[in-house]
Amino acid sequence: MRTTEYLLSTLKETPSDAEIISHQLMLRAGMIRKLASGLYTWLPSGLKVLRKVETIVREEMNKAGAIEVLMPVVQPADLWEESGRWDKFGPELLRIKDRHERPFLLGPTHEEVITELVRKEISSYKQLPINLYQVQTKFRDEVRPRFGVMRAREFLMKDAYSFHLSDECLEKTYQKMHQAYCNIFDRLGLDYRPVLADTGSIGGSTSHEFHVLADSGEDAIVFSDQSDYAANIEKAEALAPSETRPEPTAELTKFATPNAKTIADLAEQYQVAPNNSVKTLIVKGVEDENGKQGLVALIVRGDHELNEVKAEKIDLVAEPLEMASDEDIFKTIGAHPGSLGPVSLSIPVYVDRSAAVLADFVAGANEDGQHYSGINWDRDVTNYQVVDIRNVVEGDPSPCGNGKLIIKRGIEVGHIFQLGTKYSEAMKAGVLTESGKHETLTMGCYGVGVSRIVAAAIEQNHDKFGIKWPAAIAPFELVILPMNMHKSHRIPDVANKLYESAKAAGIDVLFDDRKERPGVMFNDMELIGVPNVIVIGERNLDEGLVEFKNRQTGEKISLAIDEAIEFVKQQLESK
RNA sequence: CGGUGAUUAGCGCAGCCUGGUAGCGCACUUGGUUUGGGUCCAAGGGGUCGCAAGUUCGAAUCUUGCAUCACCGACCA
Repeated sequence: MRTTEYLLSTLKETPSDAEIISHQLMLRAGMIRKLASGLYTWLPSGLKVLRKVETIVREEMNKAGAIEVLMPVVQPADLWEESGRWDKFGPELLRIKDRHERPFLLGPTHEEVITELVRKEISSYKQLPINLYQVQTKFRDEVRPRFGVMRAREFLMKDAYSFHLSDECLEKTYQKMHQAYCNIFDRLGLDYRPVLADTGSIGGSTSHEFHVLADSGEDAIVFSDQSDYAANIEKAEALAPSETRPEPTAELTKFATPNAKTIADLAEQYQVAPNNSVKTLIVKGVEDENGKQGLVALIVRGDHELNEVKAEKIDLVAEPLEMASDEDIFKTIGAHPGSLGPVSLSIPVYVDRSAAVLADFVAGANEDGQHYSGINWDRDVTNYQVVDIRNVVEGDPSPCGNGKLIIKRGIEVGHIFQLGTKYSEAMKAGVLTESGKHETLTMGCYGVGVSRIVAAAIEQNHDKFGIKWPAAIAPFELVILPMNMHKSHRIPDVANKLYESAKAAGIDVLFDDRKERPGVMFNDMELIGVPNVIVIGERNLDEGLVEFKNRQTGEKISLAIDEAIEFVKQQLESK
């Protein structure tokens, strides 16, 4: 490809609304342009990268025995009513109506459609197991799209769904997919980790996420420093403290705290140690048989944070988790947030394991502007249950029993689930077994965020000049940079010759034939991140040489003109 | 969904307070200059000032409504 016949669209200035580095570089390198919030057009060089990622994903899926299909983006609502997700999904499900006023939706995922397909097409145990996948555009009406294609509303995803008669068979495919995902991220050249995960709104039992490690990641993932335990913080269990609760030594004492609304205020104004106080969070409870929604108190130590995913799993807590309004809290408890505590609460109380071993601690008195000190469980608070509802913090013991936890940030680029029969049961997908009995299928599902990988790869591979693409997904493998081509006859001759032989050698080559100053060309190519550069200048031509430069290492060497392309070819193949 | 802020040329911004010819830098076009790391000079094109209504002789500027976008928050006890 010649630059003069291509759409490069690089920008010198950084658009002001791009926050993270990958978003800035994707805009500056002319890979994407925003159409509306969370919606992006892929320009030629961005699309090339996207396609290369897609190709690797496809190859590894095929290699693992999955079969490609393509399902519609628009899906009829009745399928989602059948699975129960029409009501359960929140506003991020974009619902639309056709001209006949029939309800449809833009697919955020395709469990319903694939289950509908399989229940019609698969009727015998002989056809199982089967693993079907597609690479398709998804739409999720995100509350807050941000970070460019990292959290866009429309995005490209590879999703696979497998169907089985037994959990053992599902487990086998699950392991195969786990391996396929490792292969994908290895080939992409990314620093990633598979971690234990919560199954979230998709449902199911066993689940792993694949995270690309990056400080800008939106997820916290925890590792053991002594074993290979790794989990999303949502999932990581906070073990019960090993020490037993000390005996009470202090009297329950009320004290006035007119200006203390937070744990930080208490610490500052009254010298209360955060780890010897508790926070009382009030959330909405499930509806009782009369449809009345009560409140539930969740208590964590003052220096800890509530883990919403864990809290949501408590039977009496409404799903999705929602904090109670100040108004409702006051009506029920008689005090406002900032002065709440476990003493004499009339609603169900759940206490985190770490908060449950405190003695003589401080909390709100359920009376505005008042706190208690010297609170003790069982003596002052009797009706409560001890549960794990907090986020682990760095240094906590690892749930696996070995080592302490470290916390890093990650970008979720893959997620695999053992779904079980959640969808197949609701939608009646089954087959006849060898003995002629009808059996419900068990399912797995496996997703890769294709467009997000492009952004994640940049987060991990860039410098002050621009993107440093891993060779496997660079928009071009090689760029030929002739210096001041229009000033000489020799330079265009050599440049054209090298360009033609690179093409003939099957190299994905860009020929920068613009009449630009050398600085402009160098800067553009470094910004775009082409990994291999051949510079042709008068200086070297006298000796029959051209210069080769590696974008990753910055290393420069001189090559004989006739050997240059062969050398690049070897470089590419050695990776 | 709540708070804050923004919306003026393709991009980044000034002008608004105090109403009266719409500006700057980059990018783009043309000519010249320069030529191994974003040269320099000159000329030029490009705007319903987000939309709608109002006040006024006159609105980018004042008022009201709407829309879009962004940031922060949604873990606050």
